[in-house]
Amino acid sequence: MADHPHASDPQEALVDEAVFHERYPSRRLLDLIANRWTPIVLFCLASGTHHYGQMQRRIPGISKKMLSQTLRRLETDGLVHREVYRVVPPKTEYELTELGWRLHEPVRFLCRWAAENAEVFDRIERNRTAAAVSE
Amino acid sequence: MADHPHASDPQEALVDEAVFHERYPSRRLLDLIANRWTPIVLFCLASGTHHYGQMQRRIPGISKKMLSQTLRRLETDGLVHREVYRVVPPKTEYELTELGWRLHEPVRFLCRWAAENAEVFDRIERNRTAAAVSE
DNA sequence: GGTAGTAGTCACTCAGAAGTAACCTGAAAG
DNA sequence: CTTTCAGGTTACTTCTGAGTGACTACTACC
Repeated sequence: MADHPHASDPQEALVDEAVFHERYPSRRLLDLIANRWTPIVLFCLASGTHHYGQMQRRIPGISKKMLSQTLRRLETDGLVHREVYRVVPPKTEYELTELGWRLHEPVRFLCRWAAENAEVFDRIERNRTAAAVSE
Repeated sequence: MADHPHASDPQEALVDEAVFHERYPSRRLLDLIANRWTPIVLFCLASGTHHYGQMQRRIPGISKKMLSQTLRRLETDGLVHREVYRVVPPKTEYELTELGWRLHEPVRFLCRWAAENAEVFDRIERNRTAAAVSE
């Protein structure tokens, strides 16, 4: 990226290039939800308070490490509340905070849109395999 | 939240853990748009056909490598059409296909939601820095 | 004494995403 | 002869997300 970033351009105003800058909301949203486990954990907790083990059983393929890691991040971000009961055997409850519920909104939208437009992905996949074959 | 096709048991169906499986639309959507440059390239092309250099000037911080790489992927996926004019100096035009426009929809939604809910991210950031300080 | 049950952590590894810098093409202009 | 322009490619490095498996703590029960 050695080049000069601001040559004037006739169409300049049509795209606000800031919309995907680091600190811009859209990028911050993607940085939050665009990883392997966050959306599904959010989704899981949106169906109610869960214990650690409950979640691990419900989310197929997640390891203990990734589950804790994801939950810890959500906790420090204030999206999930963690309540530890010092009993034996230990018990910990996780639930969405109000902030967590806010973030659940766009995740739910993405899910719905994706489900309703599933054929888009099939077409993309066909294009991709077609390109792979013909090369 | 009963937005899943196979919703059956009222309790268990609140989360269908399949919604984020590899081959499920929601995950496929995230796999497509959840990276550094795809959304902004999509956004850029949504404002009209562009030349390569035009895009590089308009998207601050993108390197030639990442721009080509992103465009190539979008092309093989059938989201972007690439038209090469064999002149000197070379000229190449990129534009969204119909499929590309389809995918632009959810991206635009994310942008809008994020912009309208910017304070969510500020709260998250405050939580995060507060947690970092107190440890 | 050994095992089960819950909720974790730690050390290690690996793959892929992203960034940097150098180089290529081909004709025309200085 | 060298530079300029547009539009790239290639090799190399770095950084981070994610996965695996072993290990911990605490107490009750057999």
